[in-house]
Order: sequence, then C-alpha cells, then structure tokens
Amino acid sequence: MGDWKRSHMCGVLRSEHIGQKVVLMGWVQRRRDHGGLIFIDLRDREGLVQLVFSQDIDVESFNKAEVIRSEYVLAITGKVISRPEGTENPSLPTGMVDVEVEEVKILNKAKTPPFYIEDGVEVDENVRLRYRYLDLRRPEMYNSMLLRHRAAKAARDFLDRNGFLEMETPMLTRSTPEGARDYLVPSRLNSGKFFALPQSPQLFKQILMVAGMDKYFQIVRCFRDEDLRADRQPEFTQIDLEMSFVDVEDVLILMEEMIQLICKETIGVVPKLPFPRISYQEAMDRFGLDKPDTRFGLEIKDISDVAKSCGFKVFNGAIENGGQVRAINAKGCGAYSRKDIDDLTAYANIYGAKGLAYFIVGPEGSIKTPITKFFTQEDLNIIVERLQGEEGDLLLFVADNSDIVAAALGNLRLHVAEKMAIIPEDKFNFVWVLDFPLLEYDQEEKRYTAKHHPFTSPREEDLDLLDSDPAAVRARAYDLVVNGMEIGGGSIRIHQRNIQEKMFNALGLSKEEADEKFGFLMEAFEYGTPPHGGIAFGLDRLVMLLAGKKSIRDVIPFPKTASATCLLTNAPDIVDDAQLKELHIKTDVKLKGTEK
RNA sequence: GGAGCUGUGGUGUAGUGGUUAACAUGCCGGCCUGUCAAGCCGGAGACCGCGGGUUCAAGUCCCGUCAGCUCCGCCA
Repeated sequence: MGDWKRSHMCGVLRSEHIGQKVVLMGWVQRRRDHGGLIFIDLRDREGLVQLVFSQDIDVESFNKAEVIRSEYVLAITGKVISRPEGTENPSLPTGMVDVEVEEVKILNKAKTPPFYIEDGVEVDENVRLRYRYLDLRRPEMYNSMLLRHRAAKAARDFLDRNGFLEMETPMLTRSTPEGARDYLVPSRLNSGKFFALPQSPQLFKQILMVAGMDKYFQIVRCFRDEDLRADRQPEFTQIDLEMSFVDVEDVLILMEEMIQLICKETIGVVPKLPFPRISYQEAMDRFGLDKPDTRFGLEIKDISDVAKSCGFKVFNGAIENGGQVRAINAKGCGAYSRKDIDDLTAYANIYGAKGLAYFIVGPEGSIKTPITKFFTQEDLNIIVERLQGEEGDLLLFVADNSDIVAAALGNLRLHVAEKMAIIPEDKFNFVWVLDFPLLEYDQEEKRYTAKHHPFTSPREEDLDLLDSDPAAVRARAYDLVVNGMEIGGGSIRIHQRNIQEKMFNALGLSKEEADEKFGFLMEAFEYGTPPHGGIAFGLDRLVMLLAGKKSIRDVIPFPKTASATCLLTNAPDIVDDAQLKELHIKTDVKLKGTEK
C-alpha cells in the first residue's frame, strides 16, 4: 500500500463526492474490457463502485488494468466524476458516479474463485463451507453478520442500561449428569480426568447471584454434543442472564422490552408489547407443540367424546387404551388426490401416527370418507361442526396416545399450512409459553427427568405434588416462541437446599450422587441465597429469524456440517500419538475418513 | 441409531442400457472507447463421488460405501 491511506469505502461514493480525489481499496467484482476503455467494479463490504481506466487518463494504470482479474485486491487513487449523460446506472447506489483511476496498485492477485461472489448463488453448501472466506464476501452474508453484530450490541447496551454486569464464566468446567452429552477436554495436569465444555453457564450464573452480583449477563458460547439440525449446532451462542429478587413477571416484562429493542435496532420492526401468553397445556391442546406457530389457524380439535362411541375400531380402540382422537381442518383441501393424502399420511407416520383418517366435506354437509359407515349421521354432524367444516374442506384425524396425536397433528398442521401457502412470511408472532410441567417421564430410563433443567423451581402451590404426583407439578419456567421457533427459555430457580434436594430425589439422583456432582451448589445455597431467576436466548436462532434465513449456519461465520465437522479446517482430526501419550489417552476406534 | 433427498467440466444443470457425455456460465486467447450479467470470434476443460456387481455394453440398473442437506430418535 506504500503510504496510501484509504479515504473512502467504495460503496459510499455518491454525487456529493464529485470532484474529490479519493484513495480506494477493495476487491475486483468484475472487469469489463472494451479495448481502449476498461471498467472495473471495485467492491468492499459497503458496496461497489465503478472504476474507469483509460489511456487518456493514465497509460500505466490502463496497462495494469488489462491483467487484473476477479477478486484481485487493488488500491487506487483517482477522481470521482459525474458519469457521462445516459450512462448512469440507477440500479446501483453508486451509479451516478465513476472513479477515474490515476494510479493503481495490485496489492494481491487471486485465483479464480470456485463460485460467484454475489447474492443468490446456488452452490453446494459443501463448497461454500470449504471456501467460507469467499462465501462471507457475498453481500448477504456480510449483512447477516452485521445484523448479528447489531443484535448482540442492542442486547448488550440494553442490559448495561438496566444494571446487568457482563461477566465471564469458565469454559473448562465439570461434567454433570442430566442434559445433553458433554464435550470433554482431557486434563494433562490431572491425568485421567476431564473437563467438560459448558452446555450453558447455568450453575455459575446462579452462584453469581449467591455472590450478590444481583444482575449478570453474558453473550456466551455453549456446547452440546448432540446430533445437529438446521437450527442446532454443537457450539452456539446464548444471550444468557440472571437476576436476583425477581419473579416470573419481572423477567418476562424486562425481556420482551429487550427483544423489542433488538428487533428495532436490527430490522426496524417494533413488535407490540406485551407479548401474548399461553400455557403449555393450551399450546399442546390447540397447536400440538410447545412452540406454537400462531401466524395461522388450522387449530387442533378434540373429538374423543364422539369417537369413543363410534364403530371405528382405530378410534374407539385408541380411547380405550387411554388415548384420544383429535383433528385439524385443512381448509379447502377437499380436492386433494389420493397421492396427496398418502403423502400426508406418510408425514404423520414420521411422528409415530399409525395412520391418518380423513373426511372430505361435500355439498350440503355430506361426507366423503372410507369410514363413514362407522359413524351415525349425528356424530358426523358434530365432528364437522366442531371443526367448522365447510364444503371443500379436508378433515384429518389422528388416534393414538396424547403424545403421538399432539406431535403428529402439530407437525401436520405446519406441513399442511406450508403446502397451502397460508403462512404470512412478514409476521413476527411472539408468544410466551408458561406453566411447563416440571418433570416428564422417560420411558427408556424409567424415571422422571427435568423438562427444563434440575434447578427450575416448582410452583409453590404444586410443591406437595412432588412426592404424590410428580408429573402434575408445574414449573416456574417460560419459553419465548416466535413463529413456531423456540428462541429463549428460562425459569425462576430453586434457591433453597432442601427443595433442591427434593428435586434431585424426584429425578432419581441418590443423595451421594447429588452431593458429589452438585454439592458445591447446595453448599452455596446454605450461605444466604437470594431468590433468583433468569433466561437465555439463542442468539443464532434469533438472528436467523430476523435475517429471514432457513438455517443458523447462514448466520454463523464458521458453522459445522450436519455431521459436526468443519470443512474449512477439517476439524476434528486425529492428533499425534505424542499428544495422546501426554494425556494418557488410548483410542480403540478404526478411523475412517481421516486422511489428510 | 434410523429414514429420505442429492452427488456429471471450476460452478449450476441436461443426459429412454448403446458412437466422440450436452447446455449455460466461468476460465484462456483475439477484437472492441461507455459498459455495468458488456458484446463478437476462437479455444481449453468432466471418463460422471468412491468400490463392487449384473450385462456383449453402465453416467444410466443392483449392492455397498463416502460426503452434503432435511427429518425421526437425541438436544435438562
């Protein structure tokens, strides 16, 4: 660069700069060579501007321009001029001006990139991830990173203004039972022992409350060694916070204010407060999922009462076995073909439904269905009425235990809505889901596990149920859901040793085990612990939503693939025997795909 | 652990079991002073993810495997 100092970003030049001498630095977006006149679009993160090279301006620069190729890195000096009349390009923010190049330095050459550096590219994600540094040069990727920065900044500023201290918690911590699989880190100085990377700073932030910090927050990386999804990465970022002397209400009110600010500062949308609230039970009843998408109807209706006495064995059998029969009305889908309905059935099968019964509502309340004969006319009328069936509607029924019915219909509802294209894309429907059950029964482990986590406080009035009817205990927990996606969750915590012990007991954790794994927490509780509670938001998911992306990989600079590898660095990889030896670690796997 | 989809020049795609694998774009060379997805002319570039099998003959059919993606399980 010599002693050149950049005077402007490429993308900011406008008519007001006409006449100015500028020094620009950036990447070559594209070169257009007209023989005696060469145009080069120079790009930086702010946008691009057209450079003009001509023998009339500077012969040396012109000669250099002939060998310049895409993605070369240039520094230029030149003059901003008004474009000759008729050659303005209104589709470009900088389209009213040119920069006449007087001197050019090629700061670096570039190989031809494997894909176009522009928005809307259709490239295998494989290739994008391998060349992530090129992918990130694309404006839409930069914009997502910018949005992410602004979201984090808005959260940080908001929390600072509201008295929260940003504090760090250890990345090397202890593995604890319950929850996701831990990523383990061997300790060289303590051979045979392992740290775990935190699944969340949960215990530390509670201990910070014991320590009188009053309000804590952190924008923090968390690690979970579980299988990936479009919205799940092994390392992800949370806006994590905790407050002392608060109840559910305090957390919700402050947090929706923060979310409102984040929306405003990133995409200029100001969601209306307060956010609607719904109980877990109502969400399951109406939407089949604990993360309801409230942007459209198609709500689930229970017809168990009618189905109980019908002659259709699938229906009445399900109810005899303690199950239920519920349904949704796919409005106006009565013309679906046999294949369409087979596809819906296959979709319901994914969630454990053994089948999918259907009614097609015909003219004057008539019903077309293979199972009409099992129902009295009166029953048919009740069902159609309950689902508000009209001519041309398709009613879809699932009969099974409540979990399967909810999952199948809940997901079918989303699937059908998508197929019908009735989901308003521009809406942000936030909703708090409250009154989660504290525990759920794990069939495999034959014990109760915490629905949220083991430090969640039960509602006071349900405390006695912990022994008699654990499944009925409601938690002081809350999730924030938007458009069917869970973006945050938290709870008021247990702050008394005896209740925490009760909780561990309910989870089937022996006193010894509880002491060994969580003794430090319970001991802390004995030294004057304030009532406290908090919440954590998934920053990646929040940004994905605001950026309108379908995968959190698109808002993470260096994401991992579905099999938890990094295609840029090739991590994870085998390590030298010497490293393993130092750690006293031996592996017994046959390695696959580790060749360099 | 399971299910599905995808894999063909650098990139994106086409390719009823049958000659020399087609198209677009990019790339290289030439021409060109107002283009902006510049244009025109010419050229190079893939043995079809990998390994088996069926067949006279496989990009195409079968089996396995690898990779990417989506989903179920899993994710307090």
